Amino acid sequence: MVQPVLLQGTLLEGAIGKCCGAPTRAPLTRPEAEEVAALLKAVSDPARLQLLSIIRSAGDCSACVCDLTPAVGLSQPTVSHHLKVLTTAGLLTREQRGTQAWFTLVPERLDQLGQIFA
Amino acid sequence: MVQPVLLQGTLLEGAIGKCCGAPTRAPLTRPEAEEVAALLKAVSDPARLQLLSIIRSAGDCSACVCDLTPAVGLSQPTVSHHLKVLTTAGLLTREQRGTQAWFTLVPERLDQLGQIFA
DNA sequence: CGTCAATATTGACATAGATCGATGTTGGCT
DNA sequence: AGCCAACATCGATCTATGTCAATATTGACG
Repeated sequence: MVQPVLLQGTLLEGAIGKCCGAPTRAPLTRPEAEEVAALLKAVSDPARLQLLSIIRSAGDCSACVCDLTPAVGLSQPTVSHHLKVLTTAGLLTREQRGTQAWFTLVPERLDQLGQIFA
Repeated sequence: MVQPVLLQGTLLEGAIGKCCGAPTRAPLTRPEAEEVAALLKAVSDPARLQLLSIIRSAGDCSACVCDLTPAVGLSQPTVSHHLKVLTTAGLLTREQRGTQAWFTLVPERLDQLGQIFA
């Protein structure tokens, strides 16, 4: 995947929110906007939002595919696909435990999402 | 358009963020996830992110199509389309001034976006 | 009323994406 | 080795969406 660069700094923090009186900042360039859009797209799907919220509700913020699949009511390949999208976007990490795959939230990446509109 | 209901309350605030130790909350249902996804989809496009950031950078957080079109480098119908999507999502309001249309940010709606991952 | 400028709508096209069934792959177990 | 369970990948299909050219609409102005 293309490693996100801009979001690692503070360039995009508050790029959209805090209007009307807040300190002005330069509008997003096309490449910047594409990077932010790529991150937002990863969470702009109902199934993926459900997956994130289910994992979040777990005590250690991690879950395996075998638990997630029945929880969202989609086929196993579809769930696997969505988890890959979220992982590629940096929102989840994958860990193999025996035959099953466990996915864990990446809080820092979630924070970046909130900061876009902060 | 379907008027958003869930986001008007506090049901979805922090639905995704604040994991690992934060007070647990019920995972999103499908309808809830679809409503959040609909809002996120509106901002998951580079052109629309640019439009929002350009409008935000204006002193009064409003701009007309005639200024936005050259700024994003897309055709006028395409810009008009994107502005409609953002307006339908509740992120912009439209005001007619003579022959031109002015669009203004809706800060409360932007706040809701940030709260999803707060 | 006719014309022009600004914006919206329509229709068409191409691409992306969500989903599933079928199949491949991997790890544990006997 | 052989088998089975868990997960990933592949291929196909259907839908959604971004984009533009062409056209319609609306408002100002002479």
